[in-house]
Amino acid sequence: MTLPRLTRRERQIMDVLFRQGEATVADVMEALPDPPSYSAVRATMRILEEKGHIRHREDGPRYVYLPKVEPQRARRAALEHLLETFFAGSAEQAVMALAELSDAELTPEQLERLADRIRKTSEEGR
Amino acid sequence: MTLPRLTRRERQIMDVLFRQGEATVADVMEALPDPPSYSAVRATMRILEEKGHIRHREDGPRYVYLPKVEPQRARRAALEHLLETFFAGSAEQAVMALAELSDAELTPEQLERLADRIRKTSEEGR
DNA sequence: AGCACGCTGCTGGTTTTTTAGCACTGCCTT
DNA sequence: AAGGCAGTGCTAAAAAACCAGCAGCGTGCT
Repeated sequence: MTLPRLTRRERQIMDVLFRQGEATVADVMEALPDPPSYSAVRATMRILEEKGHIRHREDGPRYVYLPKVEPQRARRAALEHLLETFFAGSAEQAVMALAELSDAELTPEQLERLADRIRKTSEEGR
Repeated sequence: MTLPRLTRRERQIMDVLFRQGEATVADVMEALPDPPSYSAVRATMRILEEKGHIRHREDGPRYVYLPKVEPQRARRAALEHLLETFFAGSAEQAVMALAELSDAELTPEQLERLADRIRKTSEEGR
C-alpha cells in the first residue's frame, strides 16, 4: 500500500512534525509561517491521519500528533530525494555543499572525526 | 518580492528541471512518474513561468525551460530546509546520515579528501 | 504549393484543497 | 453548580489546482 501524496499544506505540516518530533494543533499553528484558522489546521491534520501519514495520542484533553514513519526512514527518504534532485546522486558533492553552507559548523577536524566514526561503523559491519 | 509557493505538480516539475538542468515539455512529461496530458504539463509550466520560477528560451520551434534561480542557490536553500527539518540544523548529523545512506560511496578516504578540500577553501577565504 | 506534424496560446470545467464555522464535550474555576 | 475555556467532530462553501481540448501558427517534407 502506497501512501497518498501530500498537498502543499500537508507537506508544510509534516515538516513541522518532523522538526518537532510531535506537536499539538496549537504547536503546529505557531510553527507555520502563514497559519490559517485553528479549525483549518485541525481539519488538515485529520486528513493526514486518515491518509496514514500521522497518528495521535491523547494527552489529557488534547491530541498530540506525530509522524507514523520513524524519523530515520523519513530522513533517509528526504536525503535520497535531495541527492537525486540536486546532486546527481553524489553524496560527496552534497557533503561539499554542506560544508560550504556552514563553514563554521563543519570544520576539517569535524570531518576527520566523522571519518573515524564511519571507519568504525564499517568495521563493525563486516 | 517573494515568490509564490509551489503546488504539488509544480514542485514535481521543478524537481525535474533541477535534475536535468533544463528540459522541454516532452522531457518533463517523460520524467514524471505519473504524467498527465501534454497540455496539462504545458499549462502548469506556463504558470510556473508566470510565477517567476522558471524561464524559457526558444530552441527552433520549441521551448526549453530552465529554473530562474541559479542551481547553486536552489541547492543551498534545499539543503538548509532539509537540515532544519530533519537534522535540527546540524550539518554533522546530516553528513553521518549521508555516509550511512551509501556506505560504498562515501568512504573514510573520501571524507579525508573532502577535509583537505575544505581546509583549502577556508584558507582561501581568509 | 499543399499537407502533415509538432509545437504553443488560451479557455472552461472538474476535482481537490483549503478554509471557516457551528455544535458538542469535558474540565477547571469560581 | 454554573459559566467559561480548550479542546474535538463534522460539514459546507470558497478558492486553488489540475487537467483536457480546440484553435492557430510555423516548419519541413513531398
